[in-house]
Amino acid sequence: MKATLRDVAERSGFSITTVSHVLNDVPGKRIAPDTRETIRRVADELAYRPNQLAQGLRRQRSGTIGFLADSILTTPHAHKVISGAQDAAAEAGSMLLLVSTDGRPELEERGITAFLDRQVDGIVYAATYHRIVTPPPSLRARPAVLLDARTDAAEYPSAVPDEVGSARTAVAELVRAGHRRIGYLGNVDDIPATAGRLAGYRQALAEAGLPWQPAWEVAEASESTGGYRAARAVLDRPDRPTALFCFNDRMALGAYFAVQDLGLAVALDVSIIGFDDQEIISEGVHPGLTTMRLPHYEMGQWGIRTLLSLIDAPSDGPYDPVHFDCPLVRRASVGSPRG
Amino acid sequence: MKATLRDVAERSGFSITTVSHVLNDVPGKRIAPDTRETIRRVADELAYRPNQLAQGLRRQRSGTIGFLADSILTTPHAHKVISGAQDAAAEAGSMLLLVSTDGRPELEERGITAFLDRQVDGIVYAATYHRIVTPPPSLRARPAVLLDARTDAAEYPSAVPDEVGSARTAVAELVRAGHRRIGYLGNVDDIPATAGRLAGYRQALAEAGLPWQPAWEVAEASESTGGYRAARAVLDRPDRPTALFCFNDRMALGAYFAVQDLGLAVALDVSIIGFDDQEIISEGVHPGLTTMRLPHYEMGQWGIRTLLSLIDAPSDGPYDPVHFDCPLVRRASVGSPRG
DNA sequence: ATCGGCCGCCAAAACGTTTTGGTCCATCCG
DNA sequence: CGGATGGACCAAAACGTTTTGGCGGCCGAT
Repeated sequence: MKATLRDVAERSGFSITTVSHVLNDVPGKRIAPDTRETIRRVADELAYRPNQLAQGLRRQRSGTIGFLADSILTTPHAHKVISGAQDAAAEAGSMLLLVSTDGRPELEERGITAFLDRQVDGIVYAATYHRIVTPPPSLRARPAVLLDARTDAAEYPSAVPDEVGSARTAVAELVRAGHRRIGYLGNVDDIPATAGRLAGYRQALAEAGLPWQPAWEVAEASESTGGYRAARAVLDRPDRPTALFCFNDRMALGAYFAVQDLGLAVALDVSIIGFDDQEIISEGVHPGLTTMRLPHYEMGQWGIRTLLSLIDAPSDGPYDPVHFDCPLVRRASVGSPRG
Repeated sequence: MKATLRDVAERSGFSITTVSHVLNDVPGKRIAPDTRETIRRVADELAYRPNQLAQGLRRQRSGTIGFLADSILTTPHAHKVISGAQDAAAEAGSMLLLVSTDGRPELEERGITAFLDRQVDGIVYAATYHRIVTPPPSLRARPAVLLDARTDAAEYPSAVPDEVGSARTAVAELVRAGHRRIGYLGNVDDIPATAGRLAGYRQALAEAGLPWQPAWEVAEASESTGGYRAARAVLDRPDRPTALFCFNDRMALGAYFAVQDLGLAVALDVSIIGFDDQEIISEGVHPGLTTMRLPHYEMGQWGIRTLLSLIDAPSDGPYDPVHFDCPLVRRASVGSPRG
């Protein structure tokens, strides 16, 4: 069915060796230009494509990268990292073998051994949100990088969002719009983003010389209903803020409902900035939500690229986590304060 | 590094052949029980795992399935199909090679050839929403199935949601709650779901002996703002419906905003049912949205299973599309009509 | 004429399996 | 005692590549 190297060799009248040399452009081999020409033509005619299994077996390079995601289910924006990874892999002639563990840790080990059985060139270990992880030791068997995750030991290259910097640019945007009373609807999870975004909020306030009010800073469960409660807690006060920075878009969605329940209008009465840019919310909501976009696509690309260079030139760490900026996505939820 | 068959052979004192026979349990081979025992022990000690590249090369079965998704980006619920596929694949000792074309059709061909280069056992061609597709001819090179998609020629097995049946159960749920004036916020896209869900709506009305009002049936762009406009158009009327069935959750989200803008309350004044169960909306919204869940996970599973059986026993179609029911997910957006 | 060197090409081993077709040695039967 | 039977194992080919280490032939120099 599919043409093999032998087919090309027989049809062109040269040996398999020579055909291989020509098709791979092996340097330092002297082969007559005519021969090259012929072989290439025949290969073309037969639509020859090297069998990557055979190639991988011989070269010890399968052209395949294992992508282990702790979940592609839960957080809808996380597949952008896969997209970025895939594009970067395609650029280099590689492909992704995908395993999603969906929070079932026993699948991690199994996934990794399945990767190793298939002789992947390297492994991407991707979390769905910025986390400190302890990957199974089997991950050491091959070059690996961490995405949206890092270990304490810094034994793998890793990429994470710059939580505090991004929070600062969010708050700075509100300041720029003229707000002087800015609240923070924070979360209660024990994850790096929690402290990071809170710190960024405070720093931005301090930099702008704005007042800081403990009552404007409230922590709740990081989803819609939590956002609703948090927003009510802050907005029901007499000295209520004119702007809210929210831990994520889900909380921001809750804040929208709270604002409306109070008979107020988003942007006009209360400006809101979210985090994550989950388009289904940020574009679905009325008015559109200004938010910080997580650089997932870029992190995916970065992951594969550093992984590939690590494969070509192994090295031993430790590796400082690389911090990625989150760009501000302006929509319509930020206005100037009234009066 | 990794133990090979030869290592096991040498360490156990038997030939590679015998080791292979034992480890694969090839039927009809007479091998002394002691020998089996020894070989298995040694294989265990060395943590031997067969190299799938070599195995695939020899057996012409790579243990790998190509998954071509037209987009894992756009629709956030679509990765459940990947999850289902992956789980079914894992059950059978297979893995997924993933390519997402993200609406770039030139990637389809490239993806498929990359699959073929890697000798995938079969290919899943998955759309993000129920569509009629024309896959590139190269797809014929291997067994393939279509998910959330079908061709006119029915040349591949395919799975799609049962649009009209699901719409009927949605409307029936509203009828059961006591509603007699039920509106439909429809869409304007040229896709199978458009006609299907509309037809289901009308059928359900007819079955229940309820009045049908052209004015209660409005079509708009199938996202949040479209839903908002559609809901306003219907609810601003004096004979406004007490319940709305929406083409999808995004439109339902818009309907929520419309209801609130009118000073009404979802469930109390206007019951709402959506479609898709995009959790970020259906769980994020206040009150929680009752909606139809697309059976993506199940379709993914089905896809791999039928693909695998197709690989083992090739056959030639034509294949009627298999229709999957969408289960109703009850939350809090449906109440009984007032008074 | 002979030798060295270069040019153009190729045989064969290797990667790690599976599978075909044996071989060797007891034992059993007549 | 010869041949057949069967039990237990193995050598080697094959899958489709890459890569090492050649090997002939021609040319120029001696």
